[in-house]
Amino acid sequence: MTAARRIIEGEGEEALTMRRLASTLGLQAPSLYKHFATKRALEAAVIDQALLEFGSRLHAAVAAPGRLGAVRSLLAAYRAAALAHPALYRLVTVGPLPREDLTPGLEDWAGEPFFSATGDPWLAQALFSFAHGMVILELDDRFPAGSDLDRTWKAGAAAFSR
Amino acid sequence: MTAARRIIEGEGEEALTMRRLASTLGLQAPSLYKHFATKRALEAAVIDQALLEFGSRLHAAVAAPGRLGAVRSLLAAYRAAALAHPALYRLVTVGPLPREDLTPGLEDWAGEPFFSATGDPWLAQALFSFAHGMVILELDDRFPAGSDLDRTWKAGAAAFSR
DNA sequence: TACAATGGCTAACGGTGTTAGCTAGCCCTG
DNA sequence: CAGGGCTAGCTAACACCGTTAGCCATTGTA
Repeated sequence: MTAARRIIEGEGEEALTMRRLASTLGLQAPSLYKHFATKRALEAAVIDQALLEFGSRLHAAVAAPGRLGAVRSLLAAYRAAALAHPALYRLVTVGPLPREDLTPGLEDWAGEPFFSATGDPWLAQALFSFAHGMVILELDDRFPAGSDLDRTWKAGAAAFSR
Repeated sequence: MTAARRIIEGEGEEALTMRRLASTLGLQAPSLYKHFATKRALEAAVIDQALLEFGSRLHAAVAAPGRLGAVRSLLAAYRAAALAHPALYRLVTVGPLPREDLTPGLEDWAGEPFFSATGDPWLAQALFSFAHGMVILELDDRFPAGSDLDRTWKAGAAAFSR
């Protein structure tokens, strides 16, 4: 639901409330249950769409890596996409995935670029962990004040590039 | 508060409820507010203690790295500590830190082992991001079923040890 | 024209963190 | 020893949360 997404992106994940969403749609909260069995299912619809969009950007980054190399291009795209939609990124990546409500195969497809960039399944997962760790720690303000995160990304990219 | 910690470790973070905690202590929920200004402050007390314990294990790992080298020893200790107390690890590391309710300097101290192990502030942050990413993604069951995470950890360690 | 499905509604339930206001007991002081 | 304040408990209540039950108007179809 596009209205749900707008609330999440504009005011954060916890601002999405059945009553809040209903009121922006001009109805009452229980009416939403005629369209989604549960709040989690509603979120799953948003996650599904976001996963497609994030995945597209990653695929594009490894398909046309430019002079940076696939790993650096992928990391740059990953960071940019996440920081452009922080609340959406959190919704998609933190906590358990509602897999039964998602398009089959979409999750794997979105992760493929890490395999393409590294050519090795274990290195791919390690690289993904690094990227997610960097993003989520930045979004949660866990790095010391004044950290040079550009340089930290570079250090990580260098470690994974050889 | 040790009772709060026991609830979190035993039944997960969301099981910690003011009423639930109060009832295990034989009181009513509002009485808890005579001791903690808010639920977040209560959690901060648990986080403070957990940060001390997790930090101790990391310091020990880099102080006596054995034949593995500091980076591998640190990563092994990090993963073991987190998986031994998953709910506590989540409480400490996901979402914003209630810094004003924490022992000053404790957060920095707990992160020091990453600097000791790498000798470089940017590589230290990158290594921390990798470790946290690995742990939180494993706890949230985000890796494909049947992943060989031992091997993924090794791949990451190799990238950062060079 | 009758019927069933769709999609809205109100009322309500049990849960959450939190506040207000009261009170019983304790300690310190006059 | 009397009195006053502080501590730490209590009950009642508030606003909010996801969710369910049950009702009803509209719509599309047989």
